[in-house]
Amino acid sequence: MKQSQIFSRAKKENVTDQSINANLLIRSGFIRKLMSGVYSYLPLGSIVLKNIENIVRQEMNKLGGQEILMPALHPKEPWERTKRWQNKEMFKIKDRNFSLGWTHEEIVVPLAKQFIDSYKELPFSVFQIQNKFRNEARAKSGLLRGREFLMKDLYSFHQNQECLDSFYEKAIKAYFKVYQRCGLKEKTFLTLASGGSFSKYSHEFQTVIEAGEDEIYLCPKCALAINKEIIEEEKYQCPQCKNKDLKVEKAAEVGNIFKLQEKYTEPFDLKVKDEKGKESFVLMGCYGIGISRLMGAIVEAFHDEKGIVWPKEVAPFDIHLIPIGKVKKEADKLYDNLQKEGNKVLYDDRDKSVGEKFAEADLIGIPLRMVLSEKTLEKKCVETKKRNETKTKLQKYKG
RNA sequence: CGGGGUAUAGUGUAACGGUAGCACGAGUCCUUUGGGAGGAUUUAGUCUCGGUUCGAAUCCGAGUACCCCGACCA
Repeated sequence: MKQSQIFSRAKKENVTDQSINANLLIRSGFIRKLMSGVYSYLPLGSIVLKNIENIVRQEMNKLGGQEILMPALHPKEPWERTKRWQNKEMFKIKDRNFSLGWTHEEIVVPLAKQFIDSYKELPFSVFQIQNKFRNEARAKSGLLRGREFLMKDLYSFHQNQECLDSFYEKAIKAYFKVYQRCGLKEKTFLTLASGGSFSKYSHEFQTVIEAGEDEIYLCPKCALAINKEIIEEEKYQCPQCKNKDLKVEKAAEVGNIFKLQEKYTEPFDLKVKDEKGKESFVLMGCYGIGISRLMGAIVEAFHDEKGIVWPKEVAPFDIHLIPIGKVKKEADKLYDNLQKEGNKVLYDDRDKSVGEKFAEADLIGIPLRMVLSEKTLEKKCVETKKRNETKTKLQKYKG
């Protein structure tokens, strides 16, 4: 992509009153704010969001999930049935008994009921990647807490507890694969959270970042964390190894998985008969990842004073090609060749000063910067520099 | 949802109740090219409604939006 053509622009000034992630993403031209907690994704931001989305999609497919897309506009009836129509987080459409989807149990269960007649059709899981709407009393922290945000929600359906339990364990592994590919593995911890009435715990995935709204109690021995609401009943010790030397960290919840059991299948009367003809409610699990929140958390985790430092798999491009001086012909050719070799390249073809180009490259945060100038051409080289390193290298130039 | 604050050009900011100014950005032209370049020229603004006043960006009231603290957040 040619930088002169991008529908967005970097800004020199700091954005006032914004979190680190929103500040950097707005300044570098990835996103723009429409209103509190609601953002537009510009070309660069849209590419990053799609990269994360695809990582999540691939891992959910490997887990056996089938992708679907449910409506974001919901009727009142199923929400009344589960007594959640009055939920404060739900946006309602005035003068119409419609609401905007903030979660989809009420939609997916009646949908599943149309196809599940027998235990033979279980287990199965479906997921979608869709914008969710939540009437947050106070949106804040940029992409970390929005009123409209992109989320992956997966729902699994099982005949018995063993089946649900084993799928749940597999989902934990799939989630860690997602965080690993987003570069967040070392900072993300499985966290015990309140499980409500159905099981002792649910699990959150918490990424340790300064901007995080949650506090977790981390057991370094087990690499397990306990959230604030649980730690008291555990008497401030690790429930696994009884270690009392827990580290308190600020963290952002980048995933949450839950055994719903028959909480939603019961009100919608979703039952199957087993081999012996005995009828029981289908058991469910639900598994969420806030994709846009993950993008914000990645920026919070990977930046320096100059800008964003994108992890490889989520970066909008592989290479930021910057020509300096009168080398347009050679740079155009290099741009084509790098792309032919399969690289995603951002080409700074703009008529800007060197300092401005470099400063913007640092702000945007593409993993590898490649400079072509008269100086490097003399040596038949290009200069390369990784965003997370300071040293530059000369590389043979293949023109 | 409770408390506090703010609202001026695309962005960031200034102006005692009395001429709305500066910087950046954007447009045009020229010069410049290894860490946010220089000159010339152009462009564009007082959140909404009401009140006080000879006169309101400025004071008062209401609304709206945004920011901060808290509560909330399967």
